[in-house]
Amino acid sequence: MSENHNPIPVPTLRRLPMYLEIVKELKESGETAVSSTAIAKICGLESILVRKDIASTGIVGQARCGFEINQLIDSIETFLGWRKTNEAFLVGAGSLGTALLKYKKFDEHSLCIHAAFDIDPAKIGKKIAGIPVFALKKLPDLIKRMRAEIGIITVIPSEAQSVADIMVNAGIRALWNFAPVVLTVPEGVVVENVSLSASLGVLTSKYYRKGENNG
Amino acid sequence: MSENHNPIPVPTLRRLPMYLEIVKELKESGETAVSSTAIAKICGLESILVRKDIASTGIVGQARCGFEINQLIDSIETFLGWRKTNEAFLVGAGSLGTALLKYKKFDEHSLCIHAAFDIDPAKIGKKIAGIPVFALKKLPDLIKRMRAEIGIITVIPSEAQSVADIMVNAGIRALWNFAPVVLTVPEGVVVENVSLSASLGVLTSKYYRKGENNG
DNA sequence: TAGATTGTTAATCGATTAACAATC
DNA sequence: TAGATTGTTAATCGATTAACAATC
Repeated sequence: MSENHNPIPVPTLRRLPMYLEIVKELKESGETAVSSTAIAKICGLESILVRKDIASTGIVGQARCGFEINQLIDSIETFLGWRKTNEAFLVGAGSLGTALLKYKKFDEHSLCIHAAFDIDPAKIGKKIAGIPVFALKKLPDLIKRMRAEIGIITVIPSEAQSVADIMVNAGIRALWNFAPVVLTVPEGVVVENVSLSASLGVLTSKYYRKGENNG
Repeated sequence: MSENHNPIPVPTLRRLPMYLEIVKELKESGETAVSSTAIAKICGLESILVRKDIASTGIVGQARCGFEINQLIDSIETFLGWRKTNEAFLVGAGSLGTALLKYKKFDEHSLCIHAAFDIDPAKIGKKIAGIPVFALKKLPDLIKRMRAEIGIITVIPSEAQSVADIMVNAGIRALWNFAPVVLTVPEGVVVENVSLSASLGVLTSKYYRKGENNG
């Protein structure tokens, strides 16, 4: 209850998984402590920024030594909510959905995709990466029965909102949306969008503007 | 040469594709003009922000009417570099790579993936979504011959840096990196990272912190 | 001890928002 | 004309960076 209630900047939340990746790697190579200076060097950031970010997870370091590595891993993972299992359902077993179902890295993040849903009869009843694919109409019932918390949306744009509605109505409070659509959800539901277009736009516009600055 | 040389904020670059999506949709439904107010409403942003973002593409609107819809589409697309064909190569034909090869939406963005590369003999020589998969060792030669501009990296983390090196040495100046690795590249090479971990971290941490603010 | 590093407080920088005149 | 909307200039807000005392 004496928790830090300051709102954490989203940029901080986005950087923490990168630090975690680096710190885990350092642990693998036998390190037992790590400083923000060292992390900053590896990811090309200012050490003070890394220190601030790490501080927001609540961990306390040791002057001169930095952070005890196991403790730091634990602190970041706990802060991100990656120490408990995050039960998820995925809707849209197309190529992107399939890629996510096969993505091994999620296990590390305690994201456990229990089931996938689709409307394609050719997919229903099969398994992808060991995960069963059900008919979309079974979604509400199964969300309630299996108490899924996170909904992953990988359907075509025109279906995204209605899938979101079904999930929210069935009690899901966190949506990971890969469809290029602005979802409307009631207050209290967290939505995180992954936009490939946004990312590609940054890449191509920077690429074409690059020359201008030199000339 | 009288171009606007102000550095464009990355958040602006990330929002422009969303506006484009919305505006194209409005065009489909028969609209001929659109105001920043209307766009703002659809994506849940302040209209002044939308107006500023749009202004940075260089288009001039009409007081009272907003922006002519075809002109706006053209302006955003040109600004993002989506009006010329962006020739790309993809390395790593795993599940994520395959999903990207199959992703139709890229055609709209003039991203044309000409070839994929992998080290798996079972994949080499085959086609995925009509795109040929070559042996990785052919990469440098083909980049030069086909003058690819964008390199898409969907390999495992431990391979990402060496693939980036090969691409950069062969002349590629834009990398779209999906591996959870901080790439080191020479000055003048644009790197855009897509980090699923970063996105998931935002989702889960917000989800678990949600309750705290209410309690 | 000396020096690297933490954590805190203040300064800077950049993005968003507000205010408002111009205009169609 | 009246009023909605643009585009510009100024104010605010929030994230990053700097400065520095505390500490192991």
